[in-house]
Amino acid sequence: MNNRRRPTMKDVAKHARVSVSTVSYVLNDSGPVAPERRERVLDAVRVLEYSPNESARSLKRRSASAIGLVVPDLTNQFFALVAEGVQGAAIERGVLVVLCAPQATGLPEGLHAKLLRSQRLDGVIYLTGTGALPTELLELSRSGPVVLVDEQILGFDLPAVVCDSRRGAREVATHVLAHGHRRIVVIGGPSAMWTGQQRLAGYREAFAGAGLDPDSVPVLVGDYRQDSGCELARVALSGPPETRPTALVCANDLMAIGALEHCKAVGLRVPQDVSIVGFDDLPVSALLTPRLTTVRQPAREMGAAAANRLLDLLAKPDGAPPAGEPVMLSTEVEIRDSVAPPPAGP
Amino acid sequence: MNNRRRPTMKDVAKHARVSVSTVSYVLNDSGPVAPERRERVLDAVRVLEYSPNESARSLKRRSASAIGLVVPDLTNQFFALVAEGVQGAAIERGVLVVLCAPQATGLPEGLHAKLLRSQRLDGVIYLTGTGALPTELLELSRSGPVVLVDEQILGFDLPAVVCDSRRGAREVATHVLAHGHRRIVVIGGPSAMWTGQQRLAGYREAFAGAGLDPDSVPVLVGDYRQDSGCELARVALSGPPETRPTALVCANDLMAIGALEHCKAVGLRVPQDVSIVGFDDLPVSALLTPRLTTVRQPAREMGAAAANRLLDLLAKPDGAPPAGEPVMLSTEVEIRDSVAPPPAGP
DNA sequence: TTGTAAGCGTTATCAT
DNA sequence: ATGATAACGCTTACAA
Repeated sequence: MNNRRRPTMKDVAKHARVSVSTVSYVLNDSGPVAPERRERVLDAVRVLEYSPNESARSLKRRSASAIGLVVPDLTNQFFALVAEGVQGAAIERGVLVVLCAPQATGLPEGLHAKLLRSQRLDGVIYLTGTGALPTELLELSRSGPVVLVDEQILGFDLPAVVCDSRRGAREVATHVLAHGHRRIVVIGGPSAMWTGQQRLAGYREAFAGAGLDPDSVPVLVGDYRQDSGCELARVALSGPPETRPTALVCANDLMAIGALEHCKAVGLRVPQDVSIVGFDDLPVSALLTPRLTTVRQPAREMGAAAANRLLDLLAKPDGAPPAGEPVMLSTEVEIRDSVAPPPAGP
Repeated sequence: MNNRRRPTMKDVAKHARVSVSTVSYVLNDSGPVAPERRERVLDAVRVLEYSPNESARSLKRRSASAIGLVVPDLTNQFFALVAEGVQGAAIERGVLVVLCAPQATGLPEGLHAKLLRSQRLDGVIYLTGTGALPTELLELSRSGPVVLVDEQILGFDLPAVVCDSRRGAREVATHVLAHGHRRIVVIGGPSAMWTGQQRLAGYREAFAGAGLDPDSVPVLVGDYRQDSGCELARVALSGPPETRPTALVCANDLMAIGALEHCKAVGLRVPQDVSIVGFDDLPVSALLTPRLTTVRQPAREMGAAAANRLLDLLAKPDGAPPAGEPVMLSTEVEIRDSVAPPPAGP
């Protein structure tokens, strides 16, 4: 481990027998430099293993070249994939991604806003997950650019990257209906969340399209977590077999997994006794027994899109950045084994 | 969105009618300040929503207050948990965590070393995952402090946080033996990796303890990925039922999941026909059918310990930082449903 | 084409 | 107890 001071531009300049500005010119090619001296500089850089002090650069340019990524729970593979997408797109543009997992690690409230104001972060990508706090979000966006992923705040048009949840929801519900199910219960997401609303809307479109009165199909509101899926499945399936729903339409995979768990616990076979579908297509969903039919969201792509959206915003002349239309990516139904025709009637 | 310049210390000083040094004194309490003037400063800070420019601070103190976290694959929940642990411990000490997912996002080679040298990062926490590159690691550690997680490089004593893989391996193998299994195949991890070696050593201890010749039990070497578990299970189970192994001991959960997948594909029941155990206790492992018996690693704690180790190193007077004994956390066998006595003989 | 010098926002030394 | 002022390492007019 070297305890000798890291070389500065001055050292490089001295070594190359030029001035510091010349060094700067070649490093950013921001000025004309004679080929021969440029070579000398490059050599010196190599020899000394020089690499510019980014704090000084940041100070000068007034930008940190770093963005924050706020995710509720990395253990959720959807978020993990988004994170990978963000990181990849950001590094491509020379920007670092700072990980913030507030709920998982109990971050001090308002920390992100502070990080923005202190210019440690140029902007933030925000995944709300299970609990959106519009107030904190708004406060955040007062301090700097924020891009939402898979969420939108009514009225305040923050830039966002979403996917076509409604269509995906409609299609997966249609798939269930096509198998002949009519006694269906929806285990929905939080109604305060955009995805919760969108997916529900999609399901209802499908029901209506199949000649069902959307209002006649019960909706149990969950919080997108596995436990709530388990609990709500219990509620939904508590009646006698004749009136019990034959299919559970869950607004995300985690809740579907919880529902699966409940079914296993009480000896209900999936899909023979009850069909279940989810939403997200987590990598684990293909590993379950039965493999879960669900809706694929392009998680990595959404992350990358969000990063690019944010970095574009930052690059802009920076008048009043209008949110603009949200970037919308498309979804796709993954048909697997957790749906079968309803059990034969009595 | 404000496009007005962010306030600097000078602004605060002016507003509070004191000098900048006074402001600095109160902000870091690094000097004596009359109570009344301190109040004025604090007020000004509040009013102007001032927060110090961290780039300038970093420049001055020669430290970025940020560390890098290199993980091969966030989608692997073990890494995700470690990441959460790192982030939590770091933020507790005011340090940011920069996410680097090289394989997932194709980072330029040697980037981390450069980030260290450019002082964007004060140190790095490195998870090797499936492929350790000692050369790159060594090069990295030349540029700055590195702490390894669940890995050690022979000969070069880099600081590390590990867990007692050998004991965990011994215990889970003992559990399998206790059910009466004698025809066992090990699906091991990469022999170049520390965990690969440790876990194998643990298994062999258990075999010897049960009166088996360790050299008589076949070891198939995998790469810790699901695919290799699947493929190696195919190899291991290809013989006739009489000679086929009755238990597969897998060096991690991912490979165990692959093995499970293979068994399902060829109609082998787990655990009735073949028992399987893993290592890691990924959150998904409890969701499988059957629930996987495995060894719990305290992933979050390991992350936190690594962060603290690194930050302690950074705080030190910084002579020649000796790696010291690796921090060692303990493991625990999670007994679940994937192990049963071997099928009755003919 | 090259060099000099003035900041960028903090911290810390040194007078006062 | 307080306030000038000189770094920190870099970029960028502006001069030469």
